Amino acid sequence: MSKTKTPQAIRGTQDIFGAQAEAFAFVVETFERVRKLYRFRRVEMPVFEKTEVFSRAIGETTDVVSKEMYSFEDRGQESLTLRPEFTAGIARAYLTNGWQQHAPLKVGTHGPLFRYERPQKGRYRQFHQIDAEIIGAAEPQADVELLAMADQLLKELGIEGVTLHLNTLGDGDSREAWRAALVEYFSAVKGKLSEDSQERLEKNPLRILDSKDHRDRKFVADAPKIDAFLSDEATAFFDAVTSGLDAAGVKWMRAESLVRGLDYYRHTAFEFIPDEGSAAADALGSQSTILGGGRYDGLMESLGGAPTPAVGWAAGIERLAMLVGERVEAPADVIVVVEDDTPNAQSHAWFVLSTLRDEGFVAEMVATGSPRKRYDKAVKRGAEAIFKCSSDGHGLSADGNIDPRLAEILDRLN
RNA sequence: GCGAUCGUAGCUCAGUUGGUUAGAGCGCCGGUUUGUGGUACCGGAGGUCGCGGGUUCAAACCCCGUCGAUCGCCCCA
Repeated sequence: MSKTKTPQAIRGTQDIFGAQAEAFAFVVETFERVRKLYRFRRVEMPVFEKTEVFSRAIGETTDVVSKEMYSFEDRGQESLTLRPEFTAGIARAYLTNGWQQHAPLKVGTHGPLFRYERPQKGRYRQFHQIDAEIIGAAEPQADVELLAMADQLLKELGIEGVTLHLNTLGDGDSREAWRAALVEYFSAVKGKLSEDSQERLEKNPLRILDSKDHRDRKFVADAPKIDAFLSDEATAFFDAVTSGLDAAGVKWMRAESLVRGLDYYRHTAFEFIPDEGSAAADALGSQSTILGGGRYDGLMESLGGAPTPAVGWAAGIERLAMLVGERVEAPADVIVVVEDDTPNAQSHAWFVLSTLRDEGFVAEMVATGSPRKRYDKAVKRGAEAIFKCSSDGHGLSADGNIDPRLAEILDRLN
């Protein structure tokens, strides 16, 4: 007999089961409920797109595009990519399907995303996000609506110790002026910065601001602030967002050094981050952002569309599930035990089961293994009631208070 | 891409300074006990000690490589 080797799962993928899978499902179900509460419409998106959808939308020089995409050529020699995020694909769909007619369009979706990264706590190569976008809305009210939804979602999930960190990157011009000032400021002290930040100075100077290296920290404190570069419009926009959040009862804090990694962000940028020392921070490790997003007014043009304002966010389902903790799988209402292997007992069990299930009760059968141990097996599964079937009859065994409607049905079957 | 730690039954782990047929608990399967019950006892299945090389008379244990996991950095959700 030749022994066949079992193939291993692909690095960074996970097989989620049991209590963890329940937590995952709870996150998705809660999102779906809240999505409808805010009247975001459901969209289903392809898992892969032409590579250019992402390279143009996200930016060639970003880490995501330059080294983290799962790209491949299909049989027609076309370069395709497994989606590393939702936003670019949704933007493409908005343009190619004429969804402009629905603007302002509120949509939500969830599913798997793929990024070739080194796996660690809260970070996987195939991971899952929930996502919400408002496309074709230039008003700050859209930002408020979107953030109120995110805030409510976290509350409904029962997640505590997480705060909305909010910043503005200003409009395109403000952002460029600020960026130039930062480059000038950090270039003057380049030699004293960390190696990483010296590199960031070339590629992504905004990122220096949230460097964890203490060598960078002391310079970050005195770095030029975005506020000094904001146009009047940009300032007014941000004020409208913050006062809207206050009115909606969404708690937030200003995070002047919060920036987003992807090129397309403008104006509002935000992340929900666990408070230091909280249980949530503990559970997440260093991958601490659970929900992040912002306004991406420039994105549609990069895909060849008309200028279209939009805001959105995405949240990692795995990370949310870690904060939700394990959720128990619901026990059965009734377990039907077949106490001997006679056709009589077996067929009565099927009758009882189908009756219960037709009535909407959760029911399961125990009919294998040693007959004498079947009852114990049923007891261990922790059902509300146990129903026994044997050749010499059948009967109910329940302790105390069971659902009256269930009791009535069981009585009838008894 | 860089660094650290780790990898023994389905699960959690033990395995003494390298020394004969690799162990426990839980779980699973079966039997006995009990007999209206999640008890106790007995037995069984299940491991080429992640994989591949090397050192040695001898390797789960030492060395190298590789794959994977975990935790950081980077990046991000």
